[in-house]
Amino acid sequence: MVSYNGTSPDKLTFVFDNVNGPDDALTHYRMMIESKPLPNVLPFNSLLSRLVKLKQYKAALSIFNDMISNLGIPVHNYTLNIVINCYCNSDRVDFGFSTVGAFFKLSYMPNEATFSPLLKGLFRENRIHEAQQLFRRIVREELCGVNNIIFGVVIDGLCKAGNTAMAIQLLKVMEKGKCSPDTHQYSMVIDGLCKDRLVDSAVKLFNEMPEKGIKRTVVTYSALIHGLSSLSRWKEVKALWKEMIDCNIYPNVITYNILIDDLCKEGLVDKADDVLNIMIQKNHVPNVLTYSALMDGYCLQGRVDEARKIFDSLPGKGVTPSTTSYGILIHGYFKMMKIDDAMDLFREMPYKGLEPGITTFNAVLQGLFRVHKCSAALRVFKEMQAADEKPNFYTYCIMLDGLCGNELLERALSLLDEIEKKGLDFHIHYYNIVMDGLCKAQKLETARALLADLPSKGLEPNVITYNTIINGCCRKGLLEEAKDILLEMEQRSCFPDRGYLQYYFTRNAQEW
DNA sequence: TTAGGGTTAG
Repeated sequence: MVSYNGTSPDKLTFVFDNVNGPDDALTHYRMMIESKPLPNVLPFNSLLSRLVKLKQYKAALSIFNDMISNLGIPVHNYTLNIVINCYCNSDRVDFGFSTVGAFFKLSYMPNEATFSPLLKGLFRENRIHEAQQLFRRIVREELCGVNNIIFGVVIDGLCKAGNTAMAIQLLKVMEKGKCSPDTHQYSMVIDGLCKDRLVDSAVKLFNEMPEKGIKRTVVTYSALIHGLSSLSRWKEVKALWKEMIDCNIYPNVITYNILIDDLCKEGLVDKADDVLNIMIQKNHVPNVLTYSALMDGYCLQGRVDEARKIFDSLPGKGVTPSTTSYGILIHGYFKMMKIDDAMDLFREMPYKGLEPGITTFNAVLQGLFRVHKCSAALRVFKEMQAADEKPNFYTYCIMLDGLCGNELLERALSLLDEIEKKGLDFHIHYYNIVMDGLCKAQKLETARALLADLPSKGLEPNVITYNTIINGCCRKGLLEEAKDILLEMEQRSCFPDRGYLQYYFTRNAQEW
């Protein structure tokens, strides 16, 4: 069972490296609680830590619950920190916060290792404001020290939430204080800035690194290269690539994948293929992401047969196609109206142990509606829900658009009703799609009624809503009404919101 | 014995 690290059992330094899963852990736990005298807290903590390392948070929590229900089994502050970490990693931050109370009951004080998982968990659950508030409280009320790890968690969370400005401020706070930022934190912020398309600010920060004695690594370079190449700033990419190698920092598989992917997205798939060959010459092993990027590049060019060739060659290369590889090819086939090929692949996925995922379902639904196979699309929509795959914003847009575009307006209206009843993710754009469908079908009355109903649903018409109705009126020759709506729209100075722009961008990017 | 760490896909 438990192996001692060393020869002296009284040191009680247990090693659980051989524990490979929850069952193993439970066996060890049972033996520990049956042994007399009961071991001290260390092996219990080690066992729970091992489960955390294996990402078996549920198993760790169920052992912990057993520990507290059995009198005599020791629980210390380290144990509680492990438990909080488990909750936070299973999207149950609130249970994590409840556990903090146990510290005081047991006369312990929470420390940095208590608060950093809580902060990380709040960011993970997208509770950005609460995370920021907690961080401020930690600093102001000195709930614990603020070390490099806490700063790192907050900077990472802020960057991922798109608040790079505040992340940069924190870097500055760190520079003035005791714990200086390191290469990880700089790389996080550079990556965050690039993702926000603020590449010039990223370059500025990147240039500051050597002056401050902070090393750049392949990760720093990769993040910046991605930022530049996604904006087609190829000259700078080339210069940066050369500079990186001159500094004896060598691109890894991820760096090559980034370059290949961005070249493909630019339509330069043959150049991307050259990069693949260079990568292989340099003894880097391309992986499923490399090949998926290339497949996508070929599909974007309408060269779906070449994408298929790559897909078919994967097993021979020891690479297993992923859900995404399938999704790319399915989408490519639909785009070229090769419906049977697309559906064959879609049906093959479960046999390969792959679940389609929401994006693939969306591609299939979109493709089927496009070729007017509405009953097949409705069947897939049902299958999707049966597979417990929750429709997202795009799914509903595709469904509503597909139903309206195929003269199934009644069905679109009842789906709108269903979405509304679910109460989640309710968006003005769903109405815009249906109103557009109604206007095109000369059912202006029903469209007007939907428009009039919007305030009661807590929705505000946006510029698209107005444009749709104006178009509908013009189509019917009701120019005066169109003019009135235009005036109302101008008075309210409404603009497209971010959600719509995102949708619109995706729709056009996919040549919907 | 507890907390983190960064770069790639549809």
